[in-house]
Amino acid sequence: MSDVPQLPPSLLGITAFLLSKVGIAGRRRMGDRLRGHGIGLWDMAVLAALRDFGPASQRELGARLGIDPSDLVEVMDTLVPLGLVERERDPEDRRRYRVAVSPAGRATLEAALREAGEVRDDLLAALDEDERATLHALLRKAYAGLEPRARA
Amino acid sequence: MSDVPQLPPSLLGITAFLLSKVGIAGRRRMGDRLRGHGIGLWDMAVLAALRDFGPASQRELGARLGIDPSDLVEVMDTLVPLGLVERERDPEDRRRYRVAVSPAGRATLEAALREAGEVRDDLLAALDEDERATLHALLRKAYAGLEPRARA
DNA sequence: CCCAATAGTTGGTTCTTACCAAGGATTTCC
DNA sequence: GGAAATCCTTGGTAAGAACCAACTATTGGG
Repeated sequence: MSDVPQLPPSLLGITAFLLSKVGIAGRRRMGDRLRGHGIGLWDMAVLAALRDFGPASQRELGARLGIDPSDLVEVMDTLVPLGLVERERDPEDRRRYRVAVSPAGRATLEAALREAGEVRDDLLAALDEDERATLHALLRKAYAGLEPRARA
Repeated sequence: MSDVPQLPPSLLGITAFLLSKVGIAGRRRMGDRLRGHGIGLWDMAVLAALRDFGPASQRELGARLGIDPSDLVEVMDTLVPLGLVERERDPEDRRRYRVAVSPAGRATLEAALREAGEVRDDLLAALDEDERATLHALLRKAYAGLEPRARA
């Protein structure tokens, strides 16, 4: 029957354990869905950053999202050929690129955000609307308090 | 100043994103603390399973916790030399081991659970007692609804 | 003009997690 | 008693993320 894990109550009493478990499940599902759009999680993050904050250099993107500049290269190698971003040399400083979301990129981001909504509904199937909202608010609050020293 | 990431609002609106971020931070902190006790996350899980459910074979442990039997080997290679578990051949079936927590193992588990409490306090520093309890209850509910198909 | 700093790229390492295949020892089934 | 199954172990593989050093090109300061 149950080749489903029967986890020890001791562990289920640990908030960090539950957070990690549910978080990993969510991340995995999100990654699976984005794969259907030909992009990854980082690609989505970059599209979101460009839409929310406007065009930026790769350096700015990296600093903003906490990605190493060298790792951003492969993100661009995904987004540019797909036409999801437009990348051109900054005329004022030809060392940098000026990266901007394209209309296609916006559409893909919209689709990705819809996927995220479905992942949430799936992940939190056991919770009703109010509970989901409460959970989100609490996570947001906790994360906000965490961020300043997040990388310690 | 801020080399701290300034994340796009679009992403902060995604519950799965927050779950993943906070979950990873918690997992990382927990791992760091356990390292001080000479064990890892899986080792703690095994100690918890043995204490909560009693002695078991490695196969049972693996099925229970969702670890591949081959990966359990190195867990035992950690726990046995530290004297945290007692492992002896099952007299009734000498293929299997009979693994049990030792008194030292119980003590280490207690310490690990205390660390988990401190990690929670750290991770959820922005939340008050009630909010932490609510968050935990919601996560537990969500995870319970998730588990049946968790590995799909 | 030369030197230092910056933007991006290349190529590599390390770590973690999760698998899978095969083999030795032991038991169970027929 | 022999074949098949079970338990553990060994020794891989593969994917993912994070990180770092060194290189090219471009820019700006002195």
